[in-house]
Amino acid sequence: MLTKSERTKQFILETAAPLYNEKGISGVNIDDVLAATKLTKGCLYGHFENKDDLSAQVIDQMLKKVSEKMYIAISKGKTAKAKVFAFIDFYRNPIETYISGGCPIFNMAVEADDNYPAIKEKVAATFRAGQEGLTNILKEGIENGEFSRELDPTVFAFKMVAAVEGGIIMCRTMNNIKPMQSLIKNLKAELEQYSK
Amino acid sequence: MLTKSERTKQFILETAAPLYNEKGISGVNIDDVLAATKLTKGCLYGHFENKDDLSAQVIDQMLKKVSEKMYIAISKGKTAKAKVFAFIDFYRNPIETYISGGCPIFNMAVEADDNYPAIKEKVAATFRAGQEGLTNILKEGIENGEFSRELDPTVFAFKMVAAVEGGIIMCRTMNNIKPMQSLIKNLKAELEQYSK
DNA sequence: CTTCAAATATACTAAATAGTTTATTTTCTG
DNA sequence: CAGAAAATAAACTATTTAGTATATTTGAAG
Repeated sequence: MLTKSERTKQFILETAAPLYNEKGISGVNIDDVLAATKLTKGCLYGHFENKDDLSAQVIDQMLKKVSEKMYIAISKGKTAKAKVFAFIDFYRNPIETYISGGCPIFNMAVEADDNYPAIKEKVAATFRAGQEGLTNILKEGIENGEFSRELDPTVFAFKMVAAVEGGIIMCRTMNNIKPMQSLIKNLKAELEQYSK
Repeated sequence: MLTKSERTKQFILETAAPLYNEKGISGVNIDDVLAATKLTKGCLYGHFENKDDLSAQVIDQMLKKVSEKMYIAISKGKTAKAKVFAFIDFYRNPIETYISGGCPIFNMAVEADDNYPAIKEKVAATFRAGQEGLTNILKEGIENGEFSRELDPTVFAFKMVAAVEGGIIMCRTMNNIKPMQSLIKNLKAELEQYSK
């Protein structure tokens, strides 16, 4: 069982995560976090050295959690195709995301890019792991005969993630989830072309 | 000819644009802009009411410029296919972007999303205009027999933009432009499938 | 049921950033 | 070249935000 201290720290990390996802690293301030958690400064600074420490840990955990959640969703698929479809469906509603504010991986990617090299590297690692995972599923699908050898696993994996993530941002901005639904259908149809 | 005042204002807008594109709205501060322009506070505040005013005008102009630039690139294509290819090629190098920091439309989209409704609306309008433009090019291509009627212009236009923009962010984060080159080839090949 | 870690309340200091003021200098432009 | 507009210099004020200090209270866990 977690100690009270550990539980409070977890609570802070989880409560701050959507703030970071919505407002971005440089948009969040300590008072936002205090207001959201209803804790006091003394308590917060008891758990984190400073704002940078808090930011780093929030983002670390946020990236870990979304990866896990996606991994679980994908793992539920029995076939390679089902797994890939599960990925495509993960953000089927890009506005009501499981963590408010859209996909934390992409949100952090955009902000970290030119400003936070350490975080950028973590996001890059998350991307690489995701790409590798999806590529391997596609490769397995080819090996076990689900997909034709015409399918380029690396390229298709990249295309899917790029399109889905780009689609999320566009749909959120235009406040309309319909394009995402069409995109999902289209990506699934594209994969079906390679199904035997 | 522009007056000195107008020229200075333009200079500020243009010099500040890459800062906003790299650091984001909440990441830019007045001193950054003063350092980049080598102007003084008195001068800056002579041209803009306050930081919000500056931000709004910088972003406005930045969105206008990237749209124009893209429009010009696309317009150089003689056929519908050439125009679409010109769009796909626009960010062929996602790291060395014409304005440093990646695509300003997407960068602003991510930050404005949950924080700056007025800017979000402008980005949404930019997206809509882009989507409409690309969709119309695809429709014309179908009408003039370049593309088959199997092609869904709305869906393919959205997919292209989503994939290219998503790809930019992923490549920038992973510091590798190769996936973008493969994505470009793949998107072109996908369109070729519908070419007659 | 007591003790000690954890959290609160409150009042600070420090630093960063936004914005103002005004006298002076520069430099367009008519 | 004279007058007006634009920009500078420098010293301000105001505000926001980060972070500290400490005495007090709360409540979890042995």
